[in-house]
Amino acid sequence: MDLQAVLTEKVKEALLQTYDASVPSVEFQPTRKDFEGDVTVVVFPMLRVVKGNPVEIGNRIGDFLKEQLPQVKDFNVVKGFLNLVIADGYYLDFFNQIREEPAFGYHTANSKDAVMVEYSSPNTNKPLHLGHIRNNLLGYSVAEILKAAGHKVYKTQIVNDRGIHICKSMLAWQRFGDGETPESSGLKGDHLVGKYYVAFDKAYKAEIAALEENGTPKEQAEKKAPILLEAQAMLRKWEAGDAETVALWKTMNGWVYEGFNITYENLGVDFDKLYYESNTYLLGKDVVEDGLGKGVFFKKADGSVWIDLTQEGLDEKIVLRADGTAVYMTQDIGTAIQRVTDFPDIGGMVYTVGNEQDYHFKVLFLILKRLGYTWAEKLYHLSYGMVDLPTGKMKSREGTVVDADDLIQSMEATAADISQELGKLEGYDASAKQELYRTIGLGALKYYILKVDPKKRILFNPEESVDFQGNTGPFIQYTYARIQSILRKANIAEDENTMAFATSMVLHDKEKVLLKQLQGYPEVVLHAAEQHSPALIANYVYDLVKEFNSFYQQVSILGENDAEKKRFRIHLSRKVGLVIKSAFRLLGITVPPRM
RNA sequence: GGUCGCGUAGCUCAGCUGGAUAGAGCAUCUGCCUUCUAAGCAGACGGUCAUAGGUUCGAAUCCUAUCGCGAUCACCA
Repeated sequence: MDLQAVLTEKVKEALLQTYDASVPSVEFQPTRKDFEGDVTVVVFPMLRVVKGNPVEIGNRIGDFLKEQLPQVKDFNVVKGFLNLVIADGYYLDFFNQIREEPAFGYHTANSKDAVMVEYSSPNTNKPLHLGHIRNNLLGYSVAEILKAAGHKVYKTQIVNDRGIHICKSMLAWQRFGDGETPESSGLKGDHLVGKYYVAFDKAYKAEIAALEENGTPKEQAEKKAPILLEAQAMLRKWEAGDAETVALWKTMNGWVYEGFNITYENLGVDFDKLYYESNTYLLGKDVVEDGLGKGVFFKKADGSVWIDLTQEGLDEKIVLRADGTAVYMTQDIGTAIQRVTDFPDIGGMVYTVGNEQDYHFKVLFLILKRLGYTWAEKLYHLSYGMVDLPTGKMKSREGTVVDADDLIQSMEATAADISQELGKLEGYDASAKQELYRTIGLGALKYYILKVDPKKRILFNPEESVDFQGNTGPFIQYTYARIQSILRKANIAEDENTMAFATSMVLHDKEKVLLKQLQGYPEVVLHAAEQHSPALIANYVYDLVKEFNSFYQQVSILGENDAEKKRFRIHLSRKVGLVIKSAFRLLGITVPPRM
């Protein structure tokens, strides 16, 4: 039985017997390093129902616990803090328990609602950049954490494959492309299309400048530039289903998808189902009509349809234009409903979208609630901060973005440089080396981004991101590789009986700390799932790894005469290795067998 | 201007539902490689937790106000 539950029970009993007082709950915390003990009971809150001085109360409870519970070996009281020393036997029991759990750290209980997690959702006119990387890593990890917490998960994205921005690339390609294809140019498809998006912007700016020179005011010039008018005409043709335009659109989007797939594969993310805006942008209109009948929405004199959210402290928001065409919101309402129709077991959805859309999602969720969908209560906007560069904000049209493919490649190159310099990979063949550089480089990138709280903005310094010391992915990977090395050399079979000797052991302080941390791991995962926070897992595993390193550096297992103690430690490292592996799996980071 | 988010060491960040002397890494300095991977370990230095009030046994954490930074307030997506 859970120690905390037992202690709670007994503390309550102690208060009842000695003071005739009852408390609703008991507060625990891990004992700080500077004091003796493992678990601390905080006495202060009890003062509300028990009269007396906290030290005395603490001593009375301590006496009672020591007498009644074999797990409590000793205690001391400092001010209002009752520090309990837990008997080694308790830790050894726990260790025995996880020793028999070959998959400790993986949680596969399958009993909860399905959750759909949306992430990435790119535009098809340019390649993915650093912002998408944060989005993808967050979305993917949250999906994995939710799976670990027992949910079925559908990973999805909504591909923004239509609109004026796509037409801009198409038009520029028609005009300047000279029939260039990914094959003919050797360019990745998304980069090729992105190149023409930039080309459009360049031509557009040139036309504006020319118009301005002829005396047209800037604002008018921006609206009247011929190339822009042509792009708008193209959009109308596309919406009308013009065969030639649609064919070009399909070809160029096809190139982009091929490029995206490579990037996704490199990042290690995937999707179960894709939604395309070209299919969904008309959805939602019927729902709005329906809601109009039910009085959820109202119609203005010009025929446009709105929702009044002033009661919730928000504004009125348009959901359908006067001409009956859909807006962004209309589409999102429709898409949400479509998804639940497609996957009826969905009980909630997570939208991984930047925090500049906080307001949009607040409104969207409110609308769906007002429409009366039960699942609308369980919608979550996984909102994250921008990724800034030391040079300022990223702007794709100004070419100040960090391209996703470039970044992945440069992380690999840095990993290669450092590894070669350290000479850790002698005797590896070229392809094995390449694979390791990739594992390490990507691990560095992923961990760097995931370890910070999603809602905070990240200042992405390319030089610092490839740091390999301290709280970084490679540091944790390195520890894992060392654990594997210890296990290889120790050559101990998993099924060997450790406990026969372990019960007679006295635990080293560092061993206790490690066991305590291992004990908390499943709770951290569940907590992270509730908070949608990969950062929680990342930082926790870092603490565990740091503790492990200190443990093994100071206690040489080969120097021990006691062979049984040595085996205990080897089993302990196996479990730490398992936790690192499972935590990394949740974060989407691969762990190297060796380095 | 309204709304939302952020502000913790020189830098990058932790700090869970309020708890003991606010923690890591980088940088700077000191030790530690003939013993399992030194991408490591041990230690030193470094703080008015933006500011001012409030709530209480107790506040980085909760509340209010102020300042600073950012986002948003489109019949764009």
